[in-house]
Amino acid sequence: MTLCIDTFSSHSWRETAEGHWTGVMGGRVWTLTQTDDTLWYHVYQRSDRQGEARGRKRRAGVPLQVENKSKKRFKGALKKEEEPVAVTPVQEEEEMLRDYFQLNVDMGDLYNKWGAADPHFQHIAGNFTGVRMLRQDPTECLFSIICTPNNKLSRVHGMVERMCQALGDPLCKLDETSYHNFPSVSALADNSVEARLKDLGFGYRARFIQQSAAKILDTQWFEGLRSIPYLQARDALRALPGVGPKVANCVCLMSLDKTEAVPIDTHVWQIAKRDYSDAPGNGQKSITEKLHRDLGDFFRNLWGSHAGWAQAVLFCAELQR
DNA sequence: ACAATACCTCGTGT
DNA sequence: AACACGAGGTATT
Repeated sequence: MTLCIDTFSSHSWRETAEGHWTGVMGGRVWTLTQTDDTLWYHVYQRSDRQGEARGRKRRAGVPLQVENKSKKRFKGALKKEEEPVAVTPVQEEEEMLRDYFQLNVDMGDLYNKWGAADPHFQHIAGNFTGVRMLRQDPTECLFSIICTPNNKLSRVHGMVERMCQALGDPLCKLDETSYHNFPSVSALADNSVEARLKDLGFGYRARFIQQSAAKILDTQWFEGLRSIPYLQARDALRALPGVGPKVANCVCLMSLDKTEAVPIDTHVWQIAKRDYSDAPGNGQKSITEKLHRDLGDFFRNLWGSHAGWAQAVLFCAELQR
C-alpha cells in the first residue's frame, strides 16, 4: 500500500522521499506516509526564534521517522473514537487528516455501487479501492485550478509554488526548502498582485487571479459555498473571471463537498467517446457548455450521487494502464 | 447554441 | 540553434 497524492489534485504536496509526502495543510507543514491501513504523519513545529522547524535537525533529505508512534498512530476509518472532552493536539491533528482525506466515507460501498451500475467501471477500476477524493481548502483549490486551463501541469506546479513563496505567510524551512501557507484572498486581491504574478510567469492568468480575489472579497459569498446546493455553488463560481464550467466543477468537487460535480476536460471527453457510446456529444467537435452539462448529467445518472468521485477514480485507473 | 480564435509561458520535438 | 507546437479551457466575437 503506497501513499500517492496526485499532482493535479493538490499542488502543495511533493514526494520528498519514497512514499513520504511533504506539504502544507491547514496552516501546518506535514510529512505523511502509509503502511497498510495506517497513515503515519509528522507535523513540523515553528521555532520560536528563527522560524525554522525543529524537524530541520533531523537528517537532511531522508525519510522522516515519525516519533512517538504510539501517540501519533493514526487509524483510518476503521474504528470510531469516543468524543473527547478536551481536544489534545494529537486528536486535533488526527481530525484534520480525517477531514482532509475524508476517511469517514466508506469507499467500499461506493465502489460496489459504481461497479454494479457500470460494467466498464467494474472492469477498469474495480480494484482501485484505495483512491479517494481530497477535501481541499476552497481558496487554495480555486486559485490553483484557475492556473490549469491551456497549461501544463508541471508549469502550474511551479507557478503555485512561486505564488505561495511570494504572497503566503512562511511556516517553516526544511532542508533549504521554505514552506509557506497558501496566500489569503485579501493578499491576492491587492492591486499590485497582477504585476507581481506576471513577474512570476503567470501570463494572462495573473489578472484572473487578482480580479477573482477582489470579487470574492467584495461580495462575501465565497465562504458559504460549502453549505449551498451544487448548482448554486457552480453558478456562483462561474461569475468569477477565469472560471468556466471545468474550473467551477473542479472546485465544487475537490473543495466544496459537491460529490456529484463532474468536471469534463479533454481527457475525460476522450474516455467518454471511446468507452461510453451512448453518452451525449459523440458528434460534437469540442466541449461546449451544454455538452459539459449533458455529459455531467449522463454520468450522474449512471453513477449516482458521488459521480464526481467515480469519474476521478476511473481517470486515475486509466492513467495506470 | 455552436464554431472560430487568441491567449502567457516554456518543455519538448524537429 | 532556431522555431513551431501545444498543454487536464476561457473569454470574446
